[in-house]
Amino acid sequence: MSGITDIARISGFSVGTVSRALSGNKHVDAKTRSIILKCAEENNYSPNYFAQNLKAKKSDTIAYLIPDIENMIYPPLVSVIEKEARKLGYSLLLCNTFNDLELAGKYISQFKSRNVDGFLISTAFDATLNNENILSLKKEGYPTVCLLRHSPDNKDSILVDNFQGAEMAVDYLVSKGLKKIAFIAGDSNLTLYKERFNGYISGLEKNGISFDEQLIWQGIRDIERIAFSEVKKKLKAGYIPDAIFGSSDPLAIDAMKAVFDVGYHVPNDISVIGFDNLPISEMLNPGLTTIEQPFAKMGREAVTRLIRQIEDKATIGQPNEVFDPNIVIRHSVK
Amino acid sequence: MSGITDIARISGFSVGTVSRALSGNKHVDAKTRSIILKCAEENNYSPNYFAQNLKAKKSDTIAYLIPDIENMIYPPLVSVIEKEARKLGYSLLLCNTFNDLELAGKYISQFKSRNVDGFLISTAFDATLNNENILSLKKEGYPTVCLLRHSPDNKDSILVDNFQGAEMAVDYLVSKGLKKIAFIAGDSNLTLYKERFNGYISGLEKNGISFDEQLIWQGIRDIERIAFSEVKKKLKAGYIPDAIFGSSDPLAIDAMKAVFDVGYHVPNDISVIGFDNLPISEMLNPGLTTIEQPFAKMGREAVTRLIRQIEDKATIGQPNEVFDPNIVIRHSVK
DNA sequence: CAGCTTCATGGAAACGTTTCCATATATAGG
DNA sequence: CCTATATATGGAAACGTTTCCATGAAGCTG
Repeated sequence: MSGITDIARISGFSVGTVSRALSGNKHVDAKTRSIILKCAEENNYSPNYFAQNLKAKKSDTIAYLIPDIENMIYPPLVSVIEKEARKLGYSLLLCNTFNDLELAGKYISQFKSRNVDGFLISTAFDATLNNENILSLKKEGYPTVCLLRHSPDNKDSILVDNFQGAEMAVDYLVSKGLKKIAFIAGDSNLTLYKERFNGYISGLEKNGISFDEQLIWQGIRDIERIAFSEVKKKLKAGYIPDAIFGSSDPLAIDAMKAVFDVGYHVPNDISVIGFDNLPISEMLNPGLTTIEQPFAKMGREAVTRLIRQIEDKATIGQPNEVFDPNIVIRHSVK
Repeated sequence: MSGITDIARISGFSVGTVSRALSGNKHVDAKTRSIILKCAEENNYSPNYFAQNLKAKKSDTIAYLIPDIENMIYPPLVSVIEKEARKLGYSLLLCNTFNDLELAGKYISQFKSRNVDGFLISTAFDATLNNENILSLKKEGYPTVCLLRHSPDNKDSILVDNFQGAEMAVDYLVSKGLKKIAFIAGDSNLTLYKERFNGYISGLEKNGISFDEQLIWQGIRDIERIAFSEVKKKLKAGYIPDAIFGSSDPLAIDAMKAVFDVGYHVPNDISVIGFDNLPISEMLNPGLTTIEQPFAKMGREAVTRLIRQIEDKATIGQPNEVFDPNIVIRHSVK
């Protein structure tokens, strides 16, 4: 593994010329170039990324902040994002914040030191939360796009229409004759869960069903599997709905398990519907009927947009982009 | 965001002194230090990671190569590894090779340019596969540890006892009176799957059950969900075993789904057992009985060992460490 | 063929740190 | 109080690139 000075010494040309030859600069004789390239090849030349970056102040790297890679939503997202970023010439620095705002802040300043070119954020960056470190990112004009989560300034976010999706779920349930619909709420600090909740309420109203507070169950998943024990508790306490609407697939999966555990059957006794359409949801038994988020499209759009911001700062601050959800029907609803 | 020269200018001290104050070097007056620290604080000092690294030739970063983050085995591993690495002062650079050896090679040389201090490998680095780029890593004496996968030189790997685990699964099935045991094989290029297969065979022999080639089903999962269609096909063709042993949890999950899909019941008609104990396996219905790999312990050990290698090159080349599996019994076996 | 332009090359500055060396000042020992 | 030692600080080199500037050679134009 040799550096540019080694190649210069071995080939007999100056460092400057070697650098030009290697970088494809046109002011170098074809013959010289081929000698240098051959020499670099033979001596296993490997450019020092840090020296390059020190000059260029650009790392060709973007960071993706997620709360928890063990949350099943993220792996498919990480996967498309990495693929797309690489296609566009960028590497991906992934980081798990474990839902810890302080840790996220640390990561962010570390990444700034590392000249990360832009941030993709699916964590704790929501109008309702405030993290100095994260907010400063936008203030400083750093290229930043939020994915799934809402940006405080309501710009540069890639979202699904959570409201519409939740309404669709309720509509579908009602169309199957299911009227007593329990709702498993996610973290109410997050706009996306609020929107799903509002969509649920609106769906109920639209269909002339009166809202019953007893049917709103808590299900923040990251802090233990609350949905699982919560649903069991409610069922055992005699609240038996026609259907359960989990405001995310993981929540719905937990609910389904709970329903079976207390001895009811899905969908014969209780139907279950989710929101996300994760890869695993198809492999469950019964397959989970759910509202699909177009993860692949959203992920690709997010990195495309971030990189556009990086390469043209003027594009920072454009309106959110909201994708349409759609329902995928399997067998968890009667 | 200011650099060290800004702090020097503002505080009135020289760059050298500022650097010493910031790095905790003792040859600096307490008063001077406090002035400088305060100044750095106020001016939002952020060290340039590239300049630091250019000098130090150390990045405090390790890379973790995995085949596919969407494979449900990896998220829990990535999670512990990142946590442990951070605890020890290192950041994690994650990369998905998408089972592409060439891509893995590209990543590796990119990471070398970036002075990554060591490599943690769970991908295509197996005695039976040969990738120039990956093999050269070991030849060059780069700190490297393999996790789950076998290193070609049979050193520096963190493994479970796959053979013993598979035997345990067969023993357990037989103890429940199940004798006609189908085996869903994983990628036979990988030593770990060969070992599990051998354990299955040995378990059969030990229990006096004759081996039936018709009961070996193919299940490489990464290339589409082969296990799912394969199991359906076999079942429909009339091969009805007492039990199916998926040589990984994802394979077992696919098998379970297939069993239900063709109209049989797990475990009443056909029992299913897996190998891994993924977080999702517990949430299935029925809960999957499976052989547990101690992922958390293994992940921690892998990074501990890698970092030991980085900090003391003499520790490179120590024998593999093999962890004991254990069975976790849920409800997918009669 | 003189005067331009174009092109190939070498040399050196610059990027932001850390660290070594030299110097200046303070402290201690006799 | 003088010398020897310890401590604090500034200045400069070094890390491996890229890029700018200067120089010289070669090719073109009239």
